[in-house]
Amino acid sequence: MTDGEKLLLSNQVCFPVVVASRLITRVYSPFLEELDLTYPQYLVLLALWETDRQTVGELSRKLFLDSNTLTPLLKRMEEKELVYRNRSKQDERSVVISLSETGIGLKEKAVCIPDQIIRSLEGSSVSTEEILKFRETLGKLIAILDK
Amino acid sequence: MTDGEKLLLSNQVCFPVVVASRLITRVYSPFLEELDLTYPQYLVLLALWETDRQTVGELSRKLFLDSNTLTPLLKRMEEKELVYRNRSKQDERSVVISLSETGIGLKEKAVCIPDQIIRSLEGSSVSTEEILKFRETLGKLIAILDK
DNA sequence: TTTATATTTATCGTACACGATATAATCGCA
DNA sequence: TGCGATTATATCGTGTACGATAAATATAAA
Repeated sequence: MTDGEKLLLSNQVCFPVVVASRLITRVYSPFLEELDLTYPQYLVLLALWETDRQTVGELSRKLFLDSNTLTPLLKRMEEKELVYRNRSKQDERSVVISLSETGIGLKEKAVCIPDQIIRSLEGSSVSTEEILKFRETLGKLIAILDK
Repeated sequence: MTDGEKLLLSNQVCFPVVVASRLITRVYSPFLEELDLTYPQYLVLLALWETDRQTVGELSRKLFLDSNTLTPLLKRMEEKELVYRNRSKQDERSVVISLSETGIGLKEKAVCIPDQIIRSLEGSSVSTEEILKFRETLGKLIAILDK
């Protein structure tokens, strides 16, 4: 592979991923705004709706975010009374994040979001099969990047 | 498509893209750190190395970033004397960004970065063909998301 | 048991990212 | 020619990201 090809490959894969990421949060934002949520906050809720009562560390591993990002984010969610933050009894170092009634209730309003996102992406020239392949490659890339 | 499938699809495509984006900037960061650059600053330089003297608007369209992000970013690059910012003579509203000698010189040190990135991603189970297909789908997704 | 080490969060500083808004220059049209 | 609409940047506030570091707790080795 020549240097030119390497430049092309890294820039024509990495840069578009970064751009797509920003565009994705923009597509979510009008729907999330109605719930007074940001995209990272929505991700935290998705994780908690699936499994309530997770430590900061568990959320950290699932969301690929460290405590320096998560702690302030979770504090903002606590201020909005979406979640509680409590030191674990078993391990005083850990902080357990649990859903408040408000946080649980928000799930009802959020279930339509994926539908609206899919609708936003509809009418496209991207087949379901292509999406599945894309997701597969993306998973491999993340595994490599995360090493 | 059921709601469950929609949730799975949107979350299993959108979320991984966002994660991959963060991981990509992390992979670049040690190499960029040696040049005292951030990833967005590197993207600006890539654009300018290809075509010097571009307005904020032109950079905005290429990088998918608005002036509220670009202006402070470009000012930091100006402070580091990587670029100049000058009002256009033809259109006093526009600001032309041009490379300084330092900015031009940095290209020499940066040419090895794509090689190092590719090397970081090497030994993977992702074929070149798969990457090309990935890039193609990514391009379509960006086109849809950007509408 | 001590003491060194590792783990889990939190804090701080810097740099994006972006919605809302402001300002100045240019354009279009009556 | 004017003057309202559009365009190009800039400013401001809030919310992530993340490297570096600190602080508290738990674990392990001597």
